[in-house]
Amino acid sequence: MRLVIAQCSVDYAGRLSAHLPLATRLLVLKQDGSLLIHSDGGSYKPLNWMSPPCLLTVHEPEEEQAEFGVTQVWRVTHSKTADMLVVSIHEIFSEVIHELGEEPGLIKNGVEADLQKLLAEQIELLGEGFTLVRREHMTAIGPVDILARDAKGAAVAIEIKRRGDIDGVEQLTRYLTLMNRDPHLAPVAGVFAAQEIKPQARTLAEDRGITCLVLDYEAMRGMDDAHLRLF
Amino acid sequence: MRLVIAQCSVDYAGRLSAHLPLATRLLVLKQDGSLLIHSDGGSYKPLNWMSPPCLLTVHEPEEEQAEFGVTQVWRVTHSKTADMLVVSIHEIFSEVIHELGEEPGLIKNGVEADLQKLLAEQIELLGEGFTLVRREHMTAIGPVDILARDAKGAAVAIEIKRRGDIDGVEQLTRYLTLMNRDPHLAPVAGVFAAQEIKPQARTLAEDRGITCLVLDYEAMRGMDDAHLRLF
DNA sequence: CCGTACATGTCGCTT
DNA sequence: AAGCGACGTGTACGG
Repeated sequence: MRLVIAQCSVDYAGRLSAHLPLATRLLVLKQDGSLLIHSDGGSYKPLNWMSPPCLLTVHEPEEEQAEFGVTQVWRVTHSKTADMLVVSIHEIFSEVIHELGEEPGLIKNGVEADLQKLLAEQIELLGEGFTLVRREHMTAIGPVDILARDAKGAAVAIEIKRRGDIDGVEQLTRYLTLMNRDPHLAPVAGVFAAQEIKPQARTLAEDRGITCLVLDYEAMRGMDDAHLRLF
Repeated sequence: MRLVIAQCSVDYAGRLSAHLPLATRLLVLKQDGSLLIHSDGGSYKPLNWMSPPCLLTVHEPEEEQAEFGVTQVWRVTHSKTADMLVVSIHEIFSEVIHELGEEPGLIKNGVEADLQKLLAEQIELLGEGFTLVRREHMTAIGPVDILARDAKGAAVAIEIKRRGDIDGVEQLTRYLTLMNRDPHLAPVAGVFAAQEIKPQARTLAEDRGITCLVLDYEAMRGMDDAHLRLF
């Protein structure tokens, strides 16, 4: 990894065109040739960047550029698309090169996949006598997160989100419409389950006869641990 | 801006929980207290981060941590949410501090807005005898991109996207439902126009009787140039 | 390799 | 604050 703090201007041409006027910025050049250009603020998104696979080449400035103070030009081109990033460097203030070595990678807990796994294991959270049919039940338009049956054996489709937004209700509605055309399944009830359900989403869901269920991830994980301890 | 290359492990607790095992990484500490943790690969998204507004405090390691080689602990807490990032630093290999100064900001030139303008000008792309009523036709829930009439004078609502996703079909469907309640407009046909239409979106659109139209931006722009050359 | 859904999405805008 | 749409979305997963 190579870290350069430099006064530079930047031009990008690709899916859109963009320009960064002359200023001092951080350039991060990674092992794979990718480049990030960060300012000293904002969030984690760089001002400009090039994603791998890409190639960096360093050039002498043209005469006209040199007159304006450009000392070197970095040209980063994407290997597949025609995207290109041109960094015109005026002055370099600092430069550090360091080998970072292997990155073991991030371990995550509490994403949608975890919620789905836990709810499938604890399907009784939906109500007395509920049974799991399967996770990721395929329909023509995509997989329903969980297909279950209630105490009377009627089909129930469950959509799980970390944050229950209106989009999720629309998604579940599409599945329900399709599944209710299938005489083997119909009638299919819907359950919208999330750690947090937005008021508007709840209103829409209930208007469509969809049950809302707020999931407590910590409690479910605690239950999971308790399960494990029994075995 | 402070750049630190260090051997560290990281824990995040917030909207989810995540852990980074011990390895060498780049820590970028910005003026506003925000922190990015980058590996020497991947793309512009950091392995872990904390967005502003947030606060960094540096602590001595607890005895047990010190035994495992931790020399200092960075604790970054978000000022509004309860999100927290803990960086356990073992060894610092490099450290650079530099004032970057003002960032003038990115200047973008998008191509997306052009599509609507071009299609309005070339409304005949929809079919023989089509006429433009207006762009940005207001409805109770927002503006429809283009309202037109077909050769027989029937209303046609057009939704334009660069990438035709399922969300766009939902959006157009909402407009159509509303507009078809208006006796002055009904019946209103729907056209979903985009540079690229995803198969799933096409399936849904056609299931709802919405016509799909793939737009060739280059060709339309060429046509526009031809138009201009005539005047 | 393509298509789909998720994301600590982020960002900018309007209500 | 919440809703909504766009993003050079990126990214992982499954066909």
